[in-house]
Amino acid sequence: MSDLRLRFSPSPTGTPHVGLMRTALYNWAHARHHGGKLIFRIEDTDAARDSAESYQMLLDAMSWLGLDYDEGPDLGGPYGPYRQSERGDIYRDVAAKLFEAGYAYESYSTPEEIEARHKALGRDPKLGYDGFDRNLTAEQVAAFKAEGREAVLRIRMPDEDITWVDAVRGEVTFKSGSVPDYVIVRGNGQPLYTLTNPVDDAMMRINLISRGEDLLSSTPRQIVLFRAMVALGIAETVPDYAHLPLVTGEGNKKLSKRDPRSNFFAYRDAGYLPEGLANYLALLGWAIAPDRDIFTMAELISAFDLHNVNSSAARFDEKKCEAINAEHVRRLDPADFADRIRAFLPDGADPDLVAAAAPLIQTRITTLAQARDMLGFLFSGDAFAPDEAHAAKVLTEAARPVLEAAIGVVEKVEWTTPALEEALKAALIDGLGLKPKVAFAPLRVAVTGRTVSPPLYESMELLGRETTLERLRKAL
RNA sequence: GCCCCCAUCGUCUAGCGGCCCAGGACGUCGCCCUUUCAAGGCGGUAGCACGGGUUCGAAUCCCGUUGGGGGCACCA
Repeated sequence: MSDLRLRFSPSPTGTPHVGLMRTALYNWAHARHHGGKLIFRIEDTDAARDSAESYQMLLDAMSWLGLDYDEGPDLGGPYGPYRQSERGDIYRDVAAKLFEAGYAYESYSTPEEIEARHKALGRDPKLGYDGFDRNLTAEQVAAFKAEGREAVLRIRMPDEDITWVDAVRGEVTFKSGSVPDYVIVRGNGQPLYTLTNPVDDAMMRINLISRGEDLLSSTPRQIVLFRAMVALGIAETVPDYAHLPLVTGEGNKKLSKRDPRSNFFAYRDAGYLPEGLANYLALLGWAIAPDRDIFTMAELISAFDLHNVNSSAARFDEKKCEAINAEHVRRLDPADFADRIRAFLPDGADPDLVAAAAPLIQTRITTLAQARDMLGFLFSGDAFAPDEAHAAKVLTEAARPVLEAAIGVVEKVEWTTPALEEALKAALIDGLGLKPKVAFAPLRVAVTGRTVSPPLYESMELLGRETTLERLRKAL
């Protein structure tokens, strides 16, 4: 055990993103590797965007991926509550202390006024807050109040460089004066992420903050706030930081929420294995060994360390993701594999038939949902119809003699795979003088509905003589 | 515009001064296996952004250039 405490603190907006879940995975793996704790906290301070559905999806995503945590909104823990929407009093209290001690000050400038001042001085209007209200006199404050203005609370940034040693990037320094005084409490009194996030990290005794690189430039602000909280006795220390590489999509841009590939649940629904997806996600910025990239969750835990994570962005590659998943599908215990494909087959699918058919496709599919396409012909009954595109390709006029000959065989052959194989080859290859390729393609489509299917003779055997005959005749 | 980060095959990466005229994986191409599609096996392809240093020696260290990215809200 160690006293290491990491947190995963998403906002419940929209659908979980693969980049977000990669962060969760890394934090989980690092905590578990070192025997530390993982704290799950919900940052729902933006009532306009947060939703209960999204909150539930985050819980589901964690559970599906197999990421357990030690404290969280549904588990409780010594530093709860773990939803920021329930911690308003804490933020108000800390904000008041920061204000009283002079680490924060009231600011009455509107965004328009700030911009206007920059323009008047010939500066870039996008420069950010200019510190105008840092040292207002009592008279000025009274005048603003008389106008009915509400003040926001800003942190007073010190006039010095801010440096920290990032666990993945090494030493990072922001130059003095490059970070403007920032808002921590809205004019209406609502606390902002800029306050709630560090406050909770302090209260929950988080000592390693690991998050996406997109938050890198907010770190100097947080460090300043932490220093103030340490001075006020609210925080024990300034935590360590780790900024994880971004997951990118086309054009090396941050994989956007609009990109369909970013939807975490799309992978679950497509039949990715949690361990397969986790394996791929872990590879986005980390390697377990020079010559190996397939591993289990247990192996991930034993090998993972945030300090070995790369600092450069990683592109999400669907092909490789699928290939990694395929490898995990193949490594499944056959009985386990059969159990897992059930969810993707029709509800009434005969369990014995599923168990018998599963071994035929375990090396032929890369995601579990493909079991539906591969094995659909076994469960479709009278509704069976070959895939139109596939049928058009091989169920042509030329296939007629093949089907006729096959029917002749199927009608009376002993109903076993070896007998079927022997008899069909004799009739079609030797009898009709056809190339195997030409001979079996029409049968495959007629019986299984597709040009790519489980092995043909086994498929026929499982289907049964009667149904097989029916389908061959129908294809004619 | 300002601040910050990043830079090895198309992509993900190994490499943390000599083991590297750079290793693995995905992709891609070819071959083999096969009297069934698929799967499988084998092999090829392709990279240290550029320029200066430091060093006996640099993909590895330093500086610069270029390129890419992120952030600059009373969002998180």
